Parts: sequence; structure tokens; C-alpha cells
Amino acid sequence: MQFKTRLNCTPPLRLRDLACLPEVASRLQHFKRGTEFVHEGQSVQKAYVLQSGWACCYKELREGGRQIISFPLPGDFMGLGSVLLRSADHSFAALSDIIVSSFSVENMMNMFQKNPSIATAVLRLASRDHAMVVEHLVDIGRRSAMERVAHCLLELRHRLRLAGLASKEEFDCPLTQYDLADALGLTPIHVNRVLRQLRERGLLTMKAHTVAIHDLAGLIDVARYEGSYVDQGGAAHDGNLFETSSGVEPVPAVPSS
Amino acid sequence: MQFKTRLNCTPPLRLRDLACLPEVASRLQHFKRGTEFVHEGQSVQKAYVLQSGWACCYKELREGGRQIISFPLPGDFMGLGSVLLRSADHSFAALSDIIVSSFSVENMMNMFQKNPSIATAVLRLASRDHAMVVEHLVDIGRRSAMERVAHCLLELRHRLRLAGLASKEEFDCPLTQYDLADALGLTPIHVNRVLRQLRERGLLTMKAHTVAIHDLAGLIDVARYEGSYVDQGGAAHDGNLFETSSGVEPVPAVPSS
DNA sequence: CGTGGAGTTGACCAACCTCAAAACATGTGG
DNA sequence: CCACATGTTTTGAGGTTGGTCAACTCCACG
Repeated sequence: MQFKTRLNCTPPLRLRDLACLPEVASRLQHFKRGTEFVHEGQSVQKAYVLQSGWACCYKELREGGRQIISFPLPGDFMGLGSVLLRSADHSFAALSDIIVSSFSVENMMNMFQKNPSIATAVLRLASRDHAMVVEHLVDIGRRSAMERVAHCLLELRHRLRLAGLASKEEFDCPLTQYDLADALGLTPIHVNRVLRQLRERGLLTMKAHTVAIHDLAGLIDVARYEGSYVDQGGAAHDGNLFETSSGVEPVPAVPSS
Repeated sequence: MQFKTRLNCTPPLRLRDLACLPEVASRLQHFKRGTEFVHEGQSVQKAYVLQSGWACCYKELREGGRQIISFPLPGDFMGLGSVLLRSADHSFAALSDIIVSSFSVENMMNMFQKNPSIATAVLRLASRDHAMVVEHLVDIGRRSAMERVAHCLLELRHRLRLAGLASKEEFDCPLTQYDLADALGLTPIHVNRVLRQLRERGLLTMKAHTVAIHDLAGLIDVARYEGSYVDQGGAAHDGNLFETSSGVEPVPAVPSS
């Protein structure tokens, strides 16, 4: 069975520590585009690992509307935190048809018992999630609409590249302008205007579920982008996503950009 | 030695698991108001627990200015995530004279080895931090200036109450309007105007380092506040801050509000 | 064809920012 | 004890970014 995770890209964790990983993963589940598969507040015993497709993690506001927290991509954990708290602190939905595998709380505990370095690895993963939310916070709190949009798309590109899912100047992207708006604290209308500007400046175009970067340097400049947090604290060359087949030697999926 | 932490308020962790905790804490350190004791990007081997006073956690922008991520209060961990990543992902500064104790990475690892439930407890703590940043994100992304200010002060009150540091209608607060502005993605000037409105509406006054709540219900109403995330996922009565003296039976510090 | 979701555009408006300047504290050295 | 410097709060006038409302287009899908 193919099993994707990002646990193994953290240097101190050795390969055999991972041996116990696939055995605790339950069988794969499929969700259709648009499905909300974790609802905020419901009690959960599972955490998920996204195997393919795009998801989003968000909170709904009582006043209507929502704030998107993050866009999990293949290889990312989802709901790590919720496992330990009694209930999910936010909802998850599929933005495309997706495949996930899941862990139970007990599985996680067992892993920790068997091998404490797994705990360290999981904690490190949680730290990376934390760093990404923080960056998102800075984005919304202190940057202009244009910077936000550019920043967000650059980060997605960066993460997709690490996962081997983006070429140098183009990537597939199922996000609607509504999704972007909900993530960036903007109006869909304004997102549209910003995208037009980016297009007119020859920086990037977003159409038909595809983002095309025309001027990467220029874009990085507008966005004031520095994506070190994506690579887990500067370890750029360890940041790749590997693919393991139940204990078999992992193979690098893509050379680092 | 008195040792404050919030690890012990998580139900599944038993008391004797904590026995190893004070022994790994290095001796207490003092920092003066205004000191930046962790700088973003520097390599760190330590995490801190705030024993007394107020701190803030922030990121500086290259363009000048900063975004405050959180306000650690007594009992809170600081820099949990940075321990696992190679370097600090954000800076910490003292907002008042503070006392902290610190852990090294090795100490943490040792604890995990000795007792994996500590790993679980730490991860749970990290989850709570995560939940709070997420709430902050929603705040900045989707709420008006007035809601933000009210929300922020209510959350601080809530957390201070859990720590036994606030009465029902008043608490001590060293924050300047600049600090608030940096936390909420606003201008100090605008924060001032909002505070005036809140005062004029008879909801709260903030002066001379003291926040006085005049109409709690009204305030909760404008802020749309629901602070369940502060209590670690609905476990309101387990959310208290305990005080332990090296392995001695902990005593509840304050009845829950 | 018709329907509904997504993208696009324009006119208008308000929340919040910028700049500028006082008033008010608080602590320091003379 | 006063004079001064520094940091914090307060207020005003005017400008911009981004929101609101309201169409209309385009396209995928039945």
C-alpha cells in the first residue's frame, strides 16, 4: 500500500521509526468535491492525512461567512490538534475529489509508546502547521490585498513544488475566487480586481483551474515573499515529500527547486 | 521550588507523570519590561514557561512594524514550536517585568522517553495554542475594529480569570494602545477611537494599566465572544491553572468563573 | 436550451489609515 | 522640587483601500 506523509522529512527521525506507520493507518477513504468531512464542534477520534486532491480548513461565523485557515495539500496532516482536544476546533472540506487515510487517537498513542521519536516528529509537524498559520496571520493583519493574493499563490506554488505537483511556471488549482477571498479576509469582488491587476502587470494569470506564473521574481517582489517557514525552519533540502511503500526504502519524489 | 505550568490540567495526564517536570526546569530567569529575550531567526535550544508578568510573541516585518501573534500569560509555554524547528519562528518580548523558567530540547526529549503521556500532554498544549492563533486569525480576517478590540480584551480577561489574576469586573493590563494595534492589525489611532466608543457606550474603560468592565453582557454581545477555545475544547472545569510544589498534590488556584 | 455557479465590471460608500499636533503622564537629573 | 525628556493618549482633517450593491457575461452541465 502506498502511504504518503511528511513525517519522514524531519531529519532526526530514522526510517525504521516509520515502519509502524502504515500499519496503523486505516484504509483509504474518498470524498467528493464539496464534502465537509469534519464539522467544527463534532467530537472526533480521527486525524487525517491527505493523499490526493485539495482540501480546506475553516471556521464558520455565526453571522454567516467563513474564514479559511489553511489549504491542506497532498501529504499534509489534517486535524492533528483536534485529536487531542475533545472536539474538532475547525471544519474540513474537500475542494476537489480527494483521498485520505485516517488515524485514531489510540493509534497515535500507541505509536508514541512504541517510539517516542514519533512524538517528536509529530510535534515538529504541528510546529510547522503553527508557523504557517502565523504567517497567514501576518498576511491578513499587515499586508495589502495585492500582497496577500500574491503571497498566498506563491506559498501554494512553493508547497506544491515540494510535493512534486507543480512545474516551474504553472500549477493546477481548484480554488475559486470565493475560496481565496475567504482565506485572505477579502471580498470575492476585490480578489477579482486584484487578480486583474496582477494579470495586467504581466505577473500571473489564473483561469480555468490553472495558475500560470509569468514573472516569478516580480511576483515575489510584490508579495514580499520569503517562504522559509514552508521548509520547516530553513532545512530547504530536507523539505521534500517522499513516497514510501510500507517499510521499503523511500525515494525522493522531486529534486528541490 | 514553585513551578507553574498548565500541563497538569489535561485530564488524561496523571500526577506522577509530572514528577519529572520540575527537575528538568532550569533555574528561574528575570527579564525587564521591554526586553526581547528571543529573537526571530536565532537558533534556540530552549522553550520557556512564563511564571509571572506579561509577554508578547510577534513577527517583525521588513517594511517596519510588527504583528503580535499572542500575549502569553503566567503559566503559558513560549516557543514550544521553535524547540523542534531549527530556529525561532517568532520573537518574544517582555511587556512587564517577568520571570520565566526554561527547558532545553534534550530535557523535552528525555521526558518523552521517560513517559510518553507527557508527549501527549505537550501536543495537547500545542493544539490549544494553535486554536488560539486560529481564533486570532478569524478575528483579524473577519471582524470589525470594534469587535476585535472587545474580543481581545474579553479573551485576556477570560485567561486571566483562569489563572486567578482577574476579578469579575477588573484586571491589571500593561498593554499600550500600540500593543493592541499591533496585535489586531489596526492603527494605534484607531484603537484609541474604538476604546473611546466602548467607553462612551458604558461597556469598558481602559486607563492607567487597568481594564474595567462595566457591562460584561453587552461587551460579549458586541464582540460576539465565545471563549470555549480558551478552555481547551470545552473542558471548562479542567481549564484551571494549578500550582504544584515539586511533586506535591496540586491545589486548584481559583474556582472557575 | 435553461439553469446555476463562477468570473467580471461599474458606481458609490464607509471603515480605517495617514499626517499633524496637542494634552497628559511618568521618570530623570539638576 | 522643578525642568525637561520621553512615552502614551487624545483629537482633528482629509485621503485610500477595500466593501456593498447591482448588473451582466461566460461556461459547464443537465
